[in-house]
Amino acid sequence: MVIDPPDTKSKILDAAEELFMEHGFEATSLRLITTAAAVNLAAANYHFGSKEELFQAVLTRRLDPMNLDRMKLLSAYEAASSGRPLTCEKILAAMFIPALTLARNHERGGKNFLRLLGRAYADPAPFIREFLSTQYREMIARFRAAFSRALPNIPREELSWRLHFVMGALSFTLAGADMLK
Amino acid sequence: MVIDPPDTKSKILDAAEELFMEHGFEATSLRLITTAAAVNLAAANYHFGSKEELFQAVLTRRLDPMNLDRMKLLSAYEAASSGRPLTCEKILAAMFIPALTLARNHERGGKNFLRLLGRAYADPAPFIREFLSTQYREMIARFRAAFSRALPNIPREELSWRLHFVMGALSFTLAGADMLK
DNA sequence: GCTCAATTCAAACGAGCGTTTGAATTTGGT
DNA sequence: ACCAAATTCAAACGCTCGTTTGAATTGAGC
Repeated sequence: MVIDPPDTKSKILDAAEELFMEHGFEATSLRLITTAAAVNLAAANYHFGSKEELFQAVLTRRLDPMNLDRMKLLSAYEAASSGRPLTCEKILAAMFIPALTLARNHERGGKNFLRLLGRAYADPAPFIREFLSTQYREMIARFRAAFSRALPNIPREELSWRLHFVMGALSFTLAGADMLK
Repeated sequence: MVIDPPDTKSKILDAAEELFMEHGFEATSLRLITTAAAVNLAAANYHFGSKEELFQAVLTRRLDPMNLDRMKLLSAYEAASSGRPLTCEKILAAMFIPALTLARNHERGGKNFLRLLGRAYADPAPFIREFLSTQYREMIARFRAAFSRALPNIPREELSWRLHFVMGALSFTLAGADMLK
């Protein structure tokens, strides 16, 4: 069994994921990342273009598969429900299970990534919010529609507010509320 | 009726509150703050010592009265319950009402401050987390004890977890989940 | 073994940062 | 009106940042 050594690009992504998670986007310098990855400083800009694009690459690497799993799971539940609206539990399960699976599967720091994602939700940087917004648009639309079918009596606004609340709580929990200890 | 013009210290605090709220701690420079406040750059260090101390001053100005209100309200509820444990609703009310009162009372940007507070919860900067931790220690202890009396059957760990969850959701909601729009 | 593109590297650039300095200015007590 | 303390101010300091540059090195295809 041959293990080829990780290439520069992956080494940067791994180090960036850990450091962005620990210190946030602004407080993490490219010098810190490239030093931790044991690569040259310029390699970050060479492979990713800019610090912002590197951050997006870190998120995309794990977020794309997870959101795909969520939507596939939701589709599977809907296909198995023979036309009847899903229960809220099933919809929430389709949201949480892929996230928890990623958290458990820490063959390469999946848990750390979820903490990073939780922090990214709360980051004020405009480019992060725009990126997450477009990254999630399709998935959010799917789940909002599912909830709307499951709870036809709840007004749209109330539904949005509850969805905010759930995702906020999930996000904060994922980010690890060390503070309260 | 005489309105004395706001002094330098208050002008800095007001501008810092708004800008920290909008861009976060790291991304907000003292030059941005002092320019918005129309005061000299050095005034920030003269009056507050450092950028970190300025940030803490911004939080303390509103956080201290709010947490005092929370504890006084909890004491009032407990005094009125004639020795019986409070209901969860009453305890949660003692947590939320002072926060919502601050949000409504926007004689000077109370709403903005709560968004700032929500962001501070999620900020990775160690000095922020330590500051909030000590700032909240007494209040958290009081409320945890109240919950423990209200729900004696729930194990301590489970109780902590639920408290995390509630505060996380509140925090995220306060921070304004613009992203999902 | 040569070639040419891809990658790595050391070095530097310009800009913005928090903070300090020391002189000018304002303020309040006598 | 005077003096001393408090405050404001323009300027600079040292540092770190993200990014760029151009040469050195590597590696695959012919």
